[in-house]
Amino acid sequence: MISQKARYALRALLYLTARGDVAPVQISEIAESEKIPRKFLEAILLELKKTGIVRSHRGRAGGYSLGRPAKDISFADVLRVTDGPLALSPCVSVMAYRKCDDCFEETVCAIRKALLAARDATAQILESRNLAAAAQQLRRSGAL
Amino acid sequence: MISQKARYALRALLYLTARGDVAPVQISEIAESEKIPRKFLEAILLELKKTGIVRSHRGRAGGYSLGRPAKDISFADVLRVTDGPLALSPCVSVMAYRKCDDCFEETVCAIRKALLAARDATAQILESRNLAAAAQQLRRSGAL
DNA sequence: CATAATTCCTATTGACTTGATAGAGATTTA
DNA sequence: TAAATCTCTATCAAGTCAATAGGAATTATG
Repeated sequence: MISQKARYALRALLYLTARGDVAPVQISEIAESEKIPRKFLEAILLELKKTGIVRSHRGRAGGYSLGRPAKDISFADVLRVTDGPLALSPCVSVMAYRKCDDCFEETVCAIRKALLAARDATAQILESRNLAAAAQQLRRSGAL
Repeated sequence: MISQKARYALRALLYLTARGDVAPVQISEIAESEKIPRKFLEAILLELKKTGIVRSHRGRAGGYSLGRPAKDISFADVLRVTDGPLALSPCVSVMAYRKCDDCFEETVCAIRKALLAARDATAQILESRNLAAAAQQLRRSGAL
């Protein structure tokens, strides 16, 4: 399951995407519109900023905007920031590989083989879904 | 990421599969062979039993055996017991559906659409991998 | 029938994670 | 200079995870 943080992050980013790229949007606006606890959202956006997914402008009339075109921000990108690797095991993570603590021989591990296939399938989907496409969908459904 | 519990469960089940179906195998034997904390394994096997994945025989010369043919026990079956639903969100879980707490309209939710596709991809893989095939792989690699 | 070997059950523990909040600091614009 | 905003660090309660403990119930066997 994805975390609450991930949900908030995705909703906030979809909000930014829908708003378009005119001017930075303030945390409070996003928080109120999307019903996200303000201080929590603050922390989330800060993390997203560190990885370049959003950009910030400080001071009066400051706020957040997307760090790159919405079509270049995938669901995988976001989930990796909020929830860590997509993989079901460190030993099959592409972005954050690590040997399993008690693994005797990785190349033969039958569990690993299954988890690797699962990771590839999930990554393939989540990397292909981006904010632009998601916002487009919403627009078509009349939800925006 | 899957839990340690899931790893132990899969390893224990693979051990049972490899041992064949001659007689019930005792917890202590599995624990020692697979280096799994005994008491923890006890609890895990008990859970697996409740769902029929393993069967137990109590008393002297008791122990555990697979609850059905190894080819009919998928990785998905096991992970659902130890780690809960495969889905990344309750609203896309097939085995344990539940509405998201703050969901306004499920049919339009862009997040849901992506998570649903991800679930289907993962489930397709994990339901297709079973203990018999995994044990077979190990045998071919000379690990058994 | 008594005993030893085993699974079954409930409770507890410490470490860590999650979701959320508080408050002061730094920066920018008007 | 003041107001509005992001930035940072610290803290908290509740929950989850991994592991352990101890005894109750069950069964094969001498």
